Amino acid sequence: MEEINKKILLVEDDPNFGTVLKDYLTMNDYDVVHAKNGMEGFEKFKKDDFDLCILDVMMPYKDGFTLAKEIREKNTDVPIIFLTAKAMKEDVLKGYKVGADDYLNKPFDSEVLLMKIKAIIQRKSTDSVADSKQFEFEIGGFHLNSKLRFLKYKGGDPVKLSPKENELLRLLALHENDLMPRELALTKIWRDDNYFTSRSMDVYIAKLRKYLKLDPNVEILNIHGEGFRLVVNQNA
Amino acid sequence: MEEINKKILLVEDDPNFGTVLKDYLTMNDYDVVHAKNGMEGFEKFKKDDFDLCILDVMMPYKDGFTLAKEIREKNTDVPIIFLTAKAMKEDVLKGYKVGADDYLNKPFDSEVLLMKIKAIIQRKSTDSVADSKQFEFEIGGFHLNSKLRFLKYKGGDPVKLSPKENELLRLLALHENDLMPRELALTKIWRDDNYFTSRSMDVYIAKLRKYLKLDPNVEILNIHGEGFRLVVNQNA
DNA sequence: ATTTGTGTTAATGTAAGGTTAAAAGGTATT
DNA sequence: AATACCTTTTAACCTTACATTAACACAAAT
Repeated sequence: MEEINKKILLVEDDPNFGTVLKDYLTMNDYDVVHAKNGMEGFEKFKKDDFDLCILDVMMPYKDGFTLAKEIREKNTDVPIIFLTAKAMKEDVLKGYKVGADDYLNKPFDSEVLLMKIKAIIQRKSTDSVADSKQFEFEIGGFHLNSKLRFLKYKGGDPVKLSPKENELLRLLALHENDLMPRELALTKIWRDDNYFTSRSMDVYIAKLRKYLKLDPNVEILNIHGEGFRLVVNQNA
Repeated sequence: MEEINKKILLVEDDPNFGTVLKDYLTMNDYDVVHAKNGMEGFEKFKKDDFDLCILDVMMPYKDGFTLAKEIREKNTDVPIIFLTAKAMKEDVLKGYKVGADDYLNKPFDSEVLLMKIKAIIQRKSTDSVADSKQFEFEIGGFHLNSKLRFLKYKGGDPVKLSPKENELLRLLALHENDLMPRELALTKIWRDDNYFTSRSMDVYIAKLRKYLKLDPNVEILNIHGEGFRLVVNQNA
């Protein structure tokens, strides 16, 4: 089971320092996107969802505060940490006004930064994100709860699904009665497309078929060389 | 509509500094309770509900960290700010481990403190809306009082819960019938997520299961790699 | 007919979770 | 300061859950 790392946007113009910091954070299991200036930072921010932004204050063209304001317009919740060389009071105040979550003066201790990151992300993680993802499906007589990973047939006992079984069935359900290309599942679930992952997928198809046998109107068909089709027979 | 001021617990042993700070905060529309040492601080904390605690680290008899730990046992959510003269790295790290929300080195600028207070209180009031104040639960035939830390089954004798047992069961109850992610409990209750805290959590799950055995309709299920589910069987 | 793709079952290795006991830490009591 | 008590962590050991790989059979395509 793969864990999803927290995503950090790091905007820092000093290439040396930026790279070192990025590597350090990456080593500590964060997914870091590094932008070299404010402009680039905002572009990257719009393109992805981040759990935290770390902004250098002094940057050419667009300073950290301005960037923070733009970010705040798009998203009122992302935590923001400012990095700065000067410890000027006005700057600190300005930072908090923009909605900073923390403030660090360079040079700072990297372990301290790490603790702050942890503390801040932890604080935020309360909400547990009501993802707009689709987690529940009716498949013939079955009910699939993809969040809790179980499959229930009519009034029967729910069967637990393994992560891979669950993801695969979910993908099939999303394409109900339609083609679910092999390649889609391989890239989405296995994140790799080769002989072995492909064979592995076949094994999971077999497992799913076993579960779905309970309802004679539900079946997984193969389309040779293309993929699979989750078919639900509508009639009697 | 009358506005209610935010309540701050200030624990600071230096009488001059403490008084000045208290007055300054009061001028800025906070209700401040000033305790002169850790002992007194804890007493006052128990007697009231605070929106924020500001603790001096170096105090006779009971230092700020120790006090913070005690406060955390009673309440996992109150924001805590540490004040300290020394900027020693270990201290800062220790502070974050106890669940500090911020850290200020003396001498600090009072306006900066004010901004931090604002930022922190605002943060708290936005995220922990629903789950912060809920302390009593009906779980099948059980009644959990999370404030007084006991669990009662029907007419039986209440069982005392330890702080960790209590917090864990409360988290599960808040997510009744739904997934309570492992990670959530580890970061919220243990404030750390590693092999040992994870093992420790399993031990507590076992303890809770033992308590809950009294009601056959209540159980804690595991979702491999995801977390736990407190399930209450509704039917007969 | 031969290659390539699919179906299925079983074997293996690893990771996660369950259980219990002992150790460590802390508090209050004597 | 010695104790007894309670809570939490650490440790050891065991079981279960998963994913991959292997093996072999069969089907479809050319």
